[in-house]
Amino acid sequence: MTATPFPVSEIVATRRPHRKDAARNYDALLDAAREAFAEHGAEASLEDIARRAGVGIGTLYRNFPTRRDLFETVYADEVNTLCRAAAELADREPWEALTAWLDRFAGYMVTKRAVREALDGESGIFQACRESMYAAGGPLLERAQRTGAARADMDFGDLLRMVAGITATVFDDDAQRNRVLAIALDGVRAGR
Amino acid sequence: MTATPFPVSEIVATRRPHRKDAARNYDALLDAAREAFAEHGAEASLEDIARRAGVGIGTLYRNFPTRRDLFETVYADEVNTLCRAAAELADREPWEALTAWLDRFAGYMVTKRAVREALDGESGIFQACRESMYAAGGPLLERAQRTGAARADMDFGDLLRMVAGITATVFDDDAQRNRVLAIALDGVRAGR
DNA sequence: ACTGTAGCGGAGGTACCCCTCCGGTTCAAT
DNA sequence: ATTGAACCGGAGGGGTACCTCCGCTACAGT
Repeated sequence: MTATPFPVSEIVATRRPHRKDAARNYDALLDAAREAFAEHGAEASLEDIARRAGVGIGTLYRNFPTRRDLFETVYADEVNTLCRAAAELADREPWEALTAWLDRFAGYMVTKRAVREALDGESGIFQACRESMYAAGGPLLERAQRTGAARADMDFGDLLRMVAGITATVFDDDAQRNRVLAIALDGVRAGR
Repeated sequence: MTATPFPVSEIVATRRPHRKDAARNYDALLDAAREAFAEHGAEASLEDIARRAGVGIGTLYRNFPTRRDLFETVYADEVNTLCRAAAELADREPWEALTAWLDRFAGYMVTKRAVREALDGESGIFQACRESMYAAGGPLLERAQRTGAARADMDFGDLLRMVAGITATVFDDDAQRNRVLAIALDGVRAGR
């Protein structure tokens, strides 16, 4: 009833350094990377990221030997947050819980599509994140389907792609994005 | 009843050269650019494009002094094709005509999002293309709305963004993409 | 306070890309 | 066939990004 109804695992055992200065640099790098990827997409300059973090390029490479390492860490971080959010929504109305979570999902994904794009399908961590996310959010859809609030002829993957695709698009303003999202979600209720 | 029910304008007076060899190079460059943009996104290497076209880099720059020139020409080309398609669908059933056109739209746009992205909002030609596209496709939606096949509380812009967003996403396979698109389109019928 | 070591920054080699410029080539009009 | 204008390719200068390497710094454990 209370607490977390389904397990929320931390996906990556992040290699955060022990020493104080090192840990500070590590965090600064992650923040800078998040920002840079959101702004410039998957091929943001690593040197620029180091610059933003106020850190030498060597430090970046020591913490994340590969561009992919950086991607994975940033991405896994986001997914962890999302999984926690799903747990907190478990006691709301089925349809409301689902849409509220999708809202969060959209918020995190708008700026993160670059990261997902770069990792899609080719990474072990990505696979783990995916499973984690499905485990966390999937029940929200199933519950809505059981109560008849959502059509039964679709799965959680369909839903996520739909929302991800729509939210990743450039709209005139947030009102239009929400309008379009609402229309598409009407399709999710419509089937039955 | 016959021919084109609404005007289909050629948007850019393309500066295709007169001389035979020059014209051949021009075409090769456009093809290579289309391909490269689809593959590598907006910042594909111009030198690579010239290489693909089997042409010196100088020739590329003579024909398209600016990366934007190349973008605009490629993009305008696509839009022209799409406008012609709309004209040809005018005598089908309203809903069927609309979805058939959106199908074409999706096909052209999946690989072209890079071009749209790079041009979005900042280009005069883009504005013209947009208008052309709306003039060509908009009536298909309005017709469907008049007959009650589509909900009235949305406009053509909403619909295009929705379809563009969904089709630009990576799916497991085409079946999933079509399934998700169908669900969203159910939302377009649902409102009323 | 001392000290060994984990961690730091950034110079610099390599690679690629952008774009200009010009000697040579090819077309088409006579 | 001739010829001059239009067009060609690619060398090369300038810039930026990637990534390695190493002399120096500052932390943490005693």
